[in-house]
Amino acid sequence: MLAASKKTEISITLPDGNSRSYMAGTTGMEIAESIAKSLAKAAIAIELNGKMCDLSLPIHADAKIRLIKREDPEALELIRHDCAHVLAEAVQTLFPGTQVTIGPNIENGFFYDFARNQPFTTEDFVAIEKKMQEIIERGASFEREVWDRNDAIKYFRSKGENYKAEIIEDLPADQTITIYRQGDWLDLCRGPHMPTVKHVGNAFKLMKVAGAYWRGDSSKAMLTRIYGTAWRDQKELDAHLHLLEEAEKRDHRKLGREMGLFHLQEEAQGSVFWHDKGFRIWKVLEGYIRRKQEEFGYIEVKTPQLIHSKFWEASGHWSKYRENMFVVPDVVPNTEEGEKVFKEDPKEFMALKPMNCPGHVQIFKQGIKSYRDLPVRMAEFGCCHRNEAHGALHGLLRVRQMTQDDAHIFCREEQIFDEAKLFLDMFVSTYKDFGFNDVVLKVATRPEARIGSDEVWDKSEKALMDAATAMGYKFEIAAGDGAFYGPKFEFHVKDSIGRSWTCATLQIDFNLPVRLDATYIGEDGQKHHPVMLHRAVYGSFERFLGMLIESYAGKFPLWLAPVQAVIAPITSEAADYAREIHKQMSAMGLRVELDERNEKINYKIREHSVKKVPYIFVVGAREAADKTVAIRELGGENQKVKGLEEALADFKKDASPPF
RNA sequence: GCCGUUGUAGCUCAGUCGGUAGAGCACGUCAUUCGUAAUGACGGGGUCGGGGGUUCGAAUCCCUUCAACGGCACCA
Repeated sequence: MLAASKKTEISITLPDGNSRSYMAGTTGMEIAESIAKSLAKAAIAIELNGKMCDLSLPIHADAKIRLIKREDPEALELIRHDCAHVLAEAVQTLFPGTQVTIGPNIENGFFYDFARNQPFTTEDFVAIEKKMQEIIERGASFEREVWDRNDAIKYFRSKGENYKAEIIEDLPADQTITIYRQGDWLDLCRGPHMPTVKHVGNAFKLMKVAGAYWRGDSSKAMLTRIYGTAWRDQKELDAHLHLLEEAEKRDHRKLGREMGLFHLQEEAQGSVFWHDKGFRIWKVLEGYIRRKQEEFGYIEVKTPQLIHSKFWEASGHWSKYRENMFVVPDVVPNTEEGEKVFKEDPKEFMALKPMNCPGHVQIFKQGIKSYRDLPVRMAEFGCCHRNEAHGALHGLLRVRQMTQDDAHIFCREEQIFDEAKLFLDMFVSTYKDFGFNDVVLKVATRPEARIGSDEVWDKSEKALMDAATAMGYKFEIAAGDGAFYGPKFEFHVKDSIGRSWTCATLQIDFNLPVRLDATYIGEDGQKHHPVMLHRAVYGSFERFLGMLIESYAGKFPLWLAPVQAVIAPITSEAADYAREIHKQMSAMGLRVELDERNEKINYKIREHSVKKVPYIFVVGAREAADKTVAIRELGGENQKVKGLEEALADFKKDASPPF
């Protein structure tokens, strides 16, 4: 820095590779002006040696630069972040005494967390947005200042901004403390910002309010978070809002009701009432994954639902997982009207299984296993109950009773790699068949509440990362998100509005077999503990089906569709023929319905189209006479007329599962 | 669990100032036999989420409770 500032001239390299000389201390804005007036007008920030900076920042050394304009992808980040500052100023102007905390960008927008005695409501949005408009209209410049750390803490404390002061106190000692002014208002911020507030523009909208814990810690204060979105122009904003509207139409809860797939009700919150049509999809999913499991060498078992607390004590669930378990007193309840349910405090407890793993270990432990028996791949469509927090429940995606396509692989340590590979093969081929492309792999590492030594955790985490790397999988690390017994792979899929859910998972567990004393006899004749891999491909049938509904927007491919075709006679003249077709198709194991109602064909077509039935077989007098069917595909304009026999053979073929 | 919002017919929603509940779709009956996204007429349907209170009178005001929704925290 010192050496550079002595230099009077510096060389600036532009994106096209050309270099120009400037006086040291020249700013990005001055460079833009020297190139073209229009560029100076359009520039909103500068990328300095790969790092985004303010246009007003003096440059003291040779550098590669790129001027950022509004149409560049980076512009959205700047617009949104500046908009968050404008929001904060507006809120503090309108509601004095409100403390500001943090206000980062998120996907498609930003939020700002405020501390105020009385939370904001969406009704405050009108006034806040109006004030934001005023602030933008006024168009103050963003001015960066470097402050002394202690002065900054003192300043924010004196203003009653305790959260900001706390943030500064926790910053690393060598961190430069910068604040940005916009007119009379200022905020602690590392920047960068656009030249003025005016650059934010008008294409912003406050979206929702929500509570959020300070520092994401539920033992700390609840702040009020205001979410907003901001774009380059009105057209982009409108497009975004339209996208959200469209996404709402794909909501599995809405489609589930409309298509008659399932329902939920108060008395069984978090547990699903599967209707005939929904359960048809379930059965197809179950058949598919059962065939897959057989192909991949799994055995299938069934273990108890209700097991004594002593068992859960041994597995570690009683101490680490009990708050999520449904505990059932092992007592005969009082049947006297108006009396307490239990005469005395129950002493013995059973619990509904929250996981299948300890049960599978019991099966593994029956008899003596040799190293030659490993790996044992033990699968179960296990119905588990978890007492999830009320606020966590969400349609099919987060329930309290779920059926997992669960399996546990008991193997030797040196088999982990092959088993992980085999699982990845199974996962990839399955998700391909369901059309999920955008899956993110995360490696979840040790949580605070855990069992097992750090040495074992080191080994497990490394094993997972090595397996992923060896398989060519890119992954993110989700620190502290592991299960209490081991680290895991989480395969994340996004729902219609972009929330990410874990479906498939693979978890390494060196702990449970030791805890429950599962052993095999090794080549050396000695007892050894196997490693256990917990894994699921769908995750749970509930969540996977919910994700499928959203991903297909209810328009299931033929092999999954709850109703694959409706046979619709045009008039009663063709009714006998329609009945015959329906009978034949049902006998072929196809899921078909007959619509004999005395309604116009238009009406029938509209109704079944709205219900997203993939095919409608329209038959009138003509088809009955010729022994043909007119096949109308969902959303299609044209129909295909085929001979009945050919049509049924083709349909059967098209309707068969991909595996 | 925490913060906010919402709860009226099967669904989507209206209901003003507190005066005893309404529409469209769906459903039922009748008529219509109509060839590719809504045929017409008539009819039935609600303890206004539950409980309590204020009031001559509550869907409407107050308290409480439950659930759903959006987040947070927690997790397949």
